[in-house]
Amino acid sequence: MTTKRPTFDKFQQTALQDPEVRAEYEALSTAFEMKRQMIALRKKAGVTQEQMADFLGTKKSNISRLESLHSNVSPRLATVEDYARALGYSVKIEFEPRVH
Amino acid sequence: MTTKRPTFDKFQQTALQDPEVRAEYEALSTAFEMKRQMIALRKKAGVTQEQMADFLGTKKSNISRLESLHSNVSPRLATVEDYARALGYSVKIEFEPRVH
DNA sequence: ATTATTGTTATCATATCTGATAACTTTAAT
DNA sequence: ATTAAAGTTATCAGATATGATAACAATAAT
Repeated sequence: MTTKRPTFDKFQQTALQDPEVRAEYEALSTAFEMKRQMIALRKKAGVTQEQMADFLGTKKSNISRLESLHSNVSPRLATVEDYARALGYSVKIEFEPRVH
Repeated sequence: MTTKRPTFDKFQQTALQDPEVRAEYEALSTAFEMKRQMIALRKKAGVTQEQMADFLGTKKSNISRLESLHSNVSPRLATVEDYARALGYSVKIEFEPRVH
């Protein structure tokens, strides 16, 4: 015990009781996770955003936006697929039961 | 052997040599598979397109379009997530190496 | 067979994504 | 410290998805 203020974990847990907050959180988390993977795959392949852009026929700024974790942009499925294919991957979408 | 014409499998295999055809095919197949799952989950839950639409604050025609296998519309990730959440699922996106 | 339910398709308006450009920041190399 | 390379952010135009409405088609219920 080092403080009487609520811990972040506690706060988070409480906030997640709110359905709206929770939905937002989940949506962000899947997008976050996806983007993390995308970035990881690109770096693993030793490819820069600009090389990626060239390959996909676009500009590096657009790749940056697509990968941006803070962006509120929800990309089209086709965009994610194009990105993945450029790196030699295909996309699989799975639906898993939510832990209410 | 019942025919001398190329079989569909053969034709398909040949056509898939073409990178453009292949890319299109793969994009369609992941979208197809995703939509198939979505429809299956909705029906499993005993929910109609109209009920789904009501829940998501939209119209049944839009749900039909979203589920349509023939549609060339590539939905936003957020749209798929909203749909999944309405049925109690979350979306997971995976990248798997392509068997070139 | 008729009717009600469910799903489909087309169209238009609106919302949002994507492409391009430019200026900027961060990081890496020398 | 300077420079180059890589990544970021803002903006605007163009492309595409989504919402709403209406008319229709297919299926299920009676």
